[in-house]
Amino acid sequence: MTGKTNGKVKTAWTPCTRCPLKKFEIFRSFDEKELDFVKRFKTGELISDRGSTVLVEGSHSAHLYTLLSGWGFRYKMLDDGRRQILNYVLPGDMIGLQGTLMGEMQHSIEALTPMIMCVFERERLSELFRSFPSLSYDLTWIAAREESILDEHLLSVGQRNALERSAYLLLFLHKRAKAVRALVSSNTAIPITQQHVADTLGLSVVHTNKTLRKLVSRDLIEWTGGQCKVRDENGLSTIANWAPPSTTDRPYI
Amino acid sequence: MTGKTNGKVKTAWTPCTRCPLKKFEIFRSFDEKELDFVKRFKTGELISDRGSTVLVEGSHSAHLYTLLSGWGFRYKMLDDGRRQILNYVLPGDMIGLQGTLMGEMQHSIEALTPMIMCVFERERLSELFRSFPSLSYDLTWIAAREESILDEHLLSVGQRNALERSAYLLLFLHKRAKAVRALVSSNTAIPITQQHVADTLGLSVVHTNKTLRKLVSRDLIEWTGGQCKVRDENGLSTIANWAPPSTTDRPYI
DNA sequence: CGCTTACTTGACATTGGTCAATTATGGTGG
DNA sequence: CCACCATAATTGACCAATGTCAAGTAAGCG
Repeated sequence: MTGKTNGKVKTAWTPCTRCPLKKFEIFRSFDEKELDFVKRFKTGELISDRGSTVLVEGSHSAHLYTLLSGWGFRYKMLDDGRRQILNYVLPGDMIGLQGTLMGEMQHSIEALTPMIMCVFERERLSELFRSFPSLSYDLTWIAAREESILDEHLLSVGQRNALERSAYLLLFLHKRAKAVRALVSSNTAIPITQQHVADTLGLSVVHTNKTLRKLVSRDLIEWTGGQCKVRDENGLSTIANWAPPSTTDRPYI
Repeated sequence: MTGKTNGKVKTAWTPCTRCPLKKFEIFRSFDEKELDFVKRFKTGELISDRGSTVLVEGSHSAHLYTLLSGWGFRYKMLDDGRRQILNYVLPGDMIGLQGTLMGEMQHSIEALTPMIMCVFERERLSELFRSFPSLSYDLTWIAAREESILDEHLLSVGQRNALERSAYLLLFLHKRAKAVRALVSSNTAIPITQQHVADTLGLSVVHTNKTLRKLVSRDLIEWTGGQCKVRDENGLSTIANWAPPSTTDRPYI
């Protein structure tokens, strides 16, 4: 509920050739032409502070981003202040694709930690579709994957009870974090508050707290100093009755 | 919860040149080359009965579909039988894109009414990306739109109460139905049972019934003979605190 | 030290769930 | 046309999960 909107454009940025995401086995690699295009597609880097809003629902952004480091989240709000967190954004994730395609952002994005993003020119997107079938395919794949994650969340919020939902969410975030660990920070902690958990799961903070306390007392997670660490993936998986999808090669741009 | 899996392939089908979807202003139209490709892309038509399952979670389908007429829905289930309906499928909607791209279906699809679908060859999808940037763009757009709808549903299930959720859902379906009215059936009724509403909103059938009764008593909807009709769009819109998106031109394949 | 933000906890209120019985409604075979 | 059956919708009584309120405590920071 912070109103802070903040961000600065770095003038000197990491060249795509040395993109930090390349190191990760989970990402597919580009061929020369693709890399060449992506280099031209990228027009800068954007740094935003923890708590700042990167994109706002209803805005028309000229940009598209890929997160290089840090954590963020997508959310929507109702007029009276109720907030629903839709999904989290981790390194390698694209930000603003929906808004770029449909003209207007249908959700907002906020930084959970300091974030560094690649900035792409919306204008060049048509060139991407015209000349790079493989990248076009990747974009569609990325959108389909987001859909698939939202399906899971909806299943969770609609059908699972508080304990199951919490177990699902933390396991989900933990798995995602592990896949890009070094880019997130040196440790494996999940940088969210209980308010974020509550707003993601559709629960009140109070009930969220009581539920998380149960997970702690069963030694499935730790929650210390505003950070959450997962201690027992299997335990969470059993409670949630959910197994994370097998990590196949995934694209990024 | 029916186990029926049923479908027959029609041998003689509507040629794309006379695609019934063309008549609708909401759909963008193809140029000659695109139409030519889509004709080759389409390999048949599939008819399925009410209640039959078209695609099953976990399956690897060789096909991709576009719904020509009828209603269906996408859903996921938990082991113990709890079911979450994720979204509804109306004429012009694509079925199975996520599964085609990611290899395995992450949800199932069931027919609410008899459905007629175009069948496309998954194999030819790479040709689509290679040679038809405009259609590739359309596919990405379609995926982004589905994401955007899921965002709305998640907001609803996570934050709105029973009455608000019901109002939102019925208004949502009503608007979608109106946009393709003639292909759905001659009337504007929504062909779902209260069990479907319950499984979409994450409520029990009993509570759903009590909630719908309120909407009926306020003259916002009618619910007769297993069919729902919306009587007061504005009334529903006010309760849900939601306005349907403005209908812009949308693609189909 | 005094803020501010996050987290905790208990008491109580309410929404929505469960159970169980009853009433439509539509389709079927005789 | 009727008896019968299955599915869907209704309703009331009672219960449980989760929300709200209020009053703490803990930790981080200028």
